[in-house]
Amino acid sequence: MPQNATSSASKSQTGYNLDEQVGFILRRVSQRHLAIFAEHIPDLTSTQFAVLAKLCEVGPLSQNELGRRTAMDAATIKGVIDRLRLRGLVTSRPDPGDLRRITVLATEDGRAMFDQFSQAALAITEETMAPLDDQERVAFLTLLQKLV
Amino acid sequence: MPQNATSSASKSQTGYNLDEQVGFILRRVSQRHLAIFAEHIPDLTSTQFAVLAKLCEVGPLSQNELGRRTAMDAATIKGVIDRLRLRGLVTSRPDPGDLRRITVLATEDGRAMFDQFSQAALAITEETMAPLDDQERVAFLTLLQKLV
DNA sequence: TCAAATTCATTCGTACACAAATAAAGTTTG
DNA sequence: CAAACTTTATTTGTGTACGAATGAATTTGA
Repeated sequence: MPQNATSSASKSQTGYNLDEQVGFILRRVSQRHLAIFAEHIPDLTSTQFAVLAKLCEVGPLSQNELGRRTAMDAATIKGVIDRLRLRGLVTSRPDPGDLRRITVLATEDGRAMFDQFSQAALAITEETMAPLDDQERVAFLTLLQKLV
Repeated sequence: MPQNATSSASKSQTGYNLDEQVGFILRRVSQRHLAIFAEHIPDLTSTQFAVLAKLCEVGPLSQNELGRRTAMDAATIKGVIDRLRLRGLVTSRPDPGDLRRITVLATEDGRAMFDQFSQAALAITEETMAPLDDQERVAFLTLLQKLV
């Protein structure tokens, strides 16, 4: 009997096979998604677009709050905002009610950029999900949501 | 009628809602997975462990080939191997048959490290998938695989 | 057979991602 | 009210991730 009863993939004695682990597959799916993203929206990274989209969706937010809503920690959101500000897509002003806070908002240019690319962003989602039919997409999103 | 017919989440005029996009959910699931990883295996990053696992699984490989098998580009795999080598977990030697190539292999310590943590790595996969029952896990992995 | 194309490893630059430490501002509570 | 705690933003350091450029080695194909 051959060394492996379950599949063609090799396995160590301990039963660990990299190619079967969720984390590894998850990373590769993310890579594919980010490649699709860069094809459709080469001007912005996916994280930059996420921040811009969130600002356009809900309006001005403090930097930390914005980070929370886009799933970025304080250090990360700062860098993203710095780069967006450098390009004139967002501005910030002090919060009059709380001297610790910085309120971040999209500029005219930022809004224009979001409007310009929001359709492309939907196309990115579509292309990422392209290998699945409609039923599978619903099922996949439902399951994926449970893993957050 | 309120502005939104489909759900409680807000939507822009263009129909783009960040929280519904696969890419965004994918990123958050990856974040959760990496947090679980770091809890179980604080000594190595998931990418470092992936490289070590692949080397223990298939034996010595050229640096580029190793990168291909672990889904890392040439620049990324070099950094990962440099850090693993610095810690004595892998070594490398020139390929006699091809002067461009560097053959990378796990050291004794590297193998020991993999053996020590391979069970933990399986527990990481288990914990990542914990919100799903057995049927859902199979379904999820099948669908996720299609998106690579 | 020799020029063109490809592969391999390296380097540089940019951009997340997060831990840990810090300081200032705000909140809670004894 | 003051001490203790929390929140906010910043900084530093480490580690992916990838595009682009480079040079050396190998393969190819006319």
